[in-house]
Amino acid sequence: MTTDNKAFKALSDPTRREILGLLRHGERTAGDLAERFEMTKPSMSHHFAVLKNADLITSRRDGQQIWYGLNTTVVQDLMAWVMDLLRGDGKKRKGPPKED
Amino acid sequence: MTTDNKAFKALSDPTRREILGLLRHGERTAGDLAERFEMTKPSMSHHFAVLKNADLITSRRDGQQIWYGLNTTVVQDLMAWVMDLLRGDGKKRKGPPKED
DNA sequence: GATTAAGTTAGATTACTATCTAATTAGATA
DNA sequence: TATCTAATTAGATAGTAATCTAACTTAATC
Repeated sequence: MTTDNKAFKALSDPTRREILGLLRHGERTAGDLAERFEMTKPSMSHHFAVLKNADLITSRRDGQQIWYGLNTTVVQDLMAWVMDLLRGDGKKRKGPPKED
Repeated sequence: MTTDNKAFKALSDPTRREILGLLRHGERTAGDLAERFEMTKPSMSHHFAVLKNADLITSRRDGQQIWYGLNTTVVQDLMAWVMDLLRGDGKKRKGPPKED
């Protein structure tokens, strides 16, 4: 499984989840994102860095601005992990499984 | 959206994610789960409490033992959240959306 | 080339969290 | 009822993380 601990750590902060939500529809600049939160720019920059490090977002510089975008590949890995939880083995029971 | 911050916080710890993985196939007792990790029982008990508080697991007492199980309802909410990220609006573009 | 604008990096502070040992609760059993 | 087992609760400690201000970097513009 490619689903890394960093991704889950990154998702554990509500600000960062909100950032990802804003990136659903396409790229946005750091400044555009930052001004939507009641937080200093350095704090926002920190959150971008965490998301980037977890590979949840992409970034590219265009002149003075930096555009951030959603990395759907890693988000898909996350979804696979969650789906796996729900799949089970089709033999749910009360009581302990034989082995694991 | 019913997806609570507590659930994401709970998922941010690898031990807790592993616990959820062990519950995929059915209920297990606290002791059975605990002995699979190189960690003291109180530490494991703490993790159970966090998962319970996030509503990710159910629990019931049976004599001396406590059986824990996966709460698939909340896991489904999580999956909905992740899927929503991927859905976007079908109009991805380079550059800023009009508004949000 | 000095200044302004967009963003990040550095360093400090405060709050939270994972883990441990020791003590406690709850149930089963001799 | 004394004791053994399963599990949690209490309290302490050490590491991590979110946020701020101040300082720096990179690019555009006058």
